[in-house]
Amino acid sequence: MASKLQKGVQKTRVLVVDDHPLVRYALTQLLNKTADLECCGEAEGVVTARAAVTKLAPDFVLLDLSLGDGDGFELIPEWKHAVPAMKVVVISRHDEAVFAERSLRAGADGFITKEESSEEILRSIRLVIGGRRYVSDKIAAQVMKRLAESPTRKGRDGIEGLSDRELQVFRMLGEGRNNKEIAQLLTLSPKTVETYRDNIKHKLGFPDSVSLIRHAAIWSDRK
Amino acid sequence: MASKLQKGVQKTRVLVVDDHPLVRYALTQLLNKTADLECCGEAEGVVTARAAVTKLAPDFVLLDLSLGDGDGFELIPEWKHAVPAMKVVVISRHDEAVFAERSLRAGADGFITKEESSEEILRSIRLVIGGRRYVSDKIAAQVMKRLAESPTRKGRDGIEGLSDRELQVFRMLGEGRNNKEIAQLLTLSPKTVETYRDNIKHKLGFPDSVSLIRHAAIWSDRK
DNA sequence: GTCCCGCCTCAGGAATTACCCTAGCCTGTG
DNA sequence: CACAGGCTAGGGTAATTCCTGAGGCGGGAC
Repeated sequence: MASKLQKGVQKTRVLVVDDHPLVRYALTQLLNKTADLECCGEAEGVVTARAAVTKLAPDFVLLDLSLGDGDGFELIPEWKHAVPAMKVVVISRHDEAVFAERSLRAGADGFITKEESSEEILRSIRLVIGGRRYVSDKIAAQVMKRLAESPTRKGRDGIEGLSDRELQVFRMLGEGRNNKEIAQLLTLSPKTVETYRDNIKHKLGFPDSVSLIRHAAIWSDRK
Repeated sequence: MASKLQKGVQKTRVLVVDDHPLVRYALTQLLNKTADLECCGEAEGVVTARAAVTKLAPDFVLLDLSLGDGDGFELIPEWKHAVPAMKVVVISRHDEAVFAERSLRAGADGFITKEESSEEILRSIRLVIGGRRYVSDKIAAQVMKRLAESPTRKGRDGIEGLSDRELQVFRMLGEGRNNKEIAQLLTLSPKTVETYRDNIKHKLGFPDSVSLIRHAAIWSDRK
């Protein structure tokens, strides 16, 4: 099956990081069907992803944000510092501009949602390999709209007013984790997590933690 | 490549229903790689799924619960009534026993989460084709735990197993009301509402009230 | 440089709630 | 009638929430 062309061409080696086996399978299949890309490894969590990058030294990482043992966000700055040549594209379940903004600010080279078609996903990868940044039209429109609406204030009200840490806690709350669990996962004192909850509640205007949990759940549950 | 065996064997025709293109892609690939299964069509929502079943008459449906234009739950009784021979396995993003119980009670032949491996997904499909029911070990353990904790209760599990008052409280919790509010609205003591919350928690198998609130919220958000 | 502000991190203590157990009353049912 | 199950509620302890404060740190403002 091997042709001379394929022999000569160096494929871009892509690491797939996602906590869903099914999604990893899909992405791996997708990549290995192309002539210019190949999946060089998979990881399902923060720890394994970190190890895989140092061991495999991929050219490219497809990174999901919601990982079982932590948050994909934290990996981006690490990698951008340690291996700046490696491209990182975030592939998220959420079509929220907030995630895109944060990902790009953290140093990601692209942001795409799982709602996009396979072709669009491949297109985004190739764009980024070519040195450009990728953000899907839908997300870009949302970002633009928000910027147009609040040109002066950076944070404003809403989810985007939360700090990085606060957003992290907010998401974990939405996933059903309690203070103690979150504290363990983030290696923090439960008291600190409590403070974040308070901050979030006040920033988002929730009267009590019931409605905080409720909104966090709904927010994290929708796609 | 075609062998005599493959020629003679009728593949099981599977309809894939999921709102994520990537997941549909993965499942389709997975199915079409096997010798005994094939994907005969895809649907991304309730309306298209309904149409696909009548048009394609599949032997089998892989059904996601969270669809863009509605709730996968509603499709199961419809199909079980109209085409009882067709097998339905729910493939859910949630690893919660509640969803499994609801699905099975609605008539599904199996329940599996997207966290499971591809092999396990195929195994579940084949088990169901063979006439058995499938529930992943993790979910089964949760269900068993609940049954062990309350062995006296009769067969009605899940949300349907709640009494009227309990369901009322459950819904109000999902609407973001706290104990005090609910007590006032129902003209009850907050202590009574607390009792209902405990009952609901135990009946549905939630470990703490955070996850109770969370599920109530997601539930009411779906409706 | 210095000041200020927001973020990250934690603690103490009072108030509140969760959690578990018990229990009376009512209703339908075998 | 006895019994199961639902409706109602209280008591007591453990846990969590809520409020206040506070130190260190980094980035703009002046």
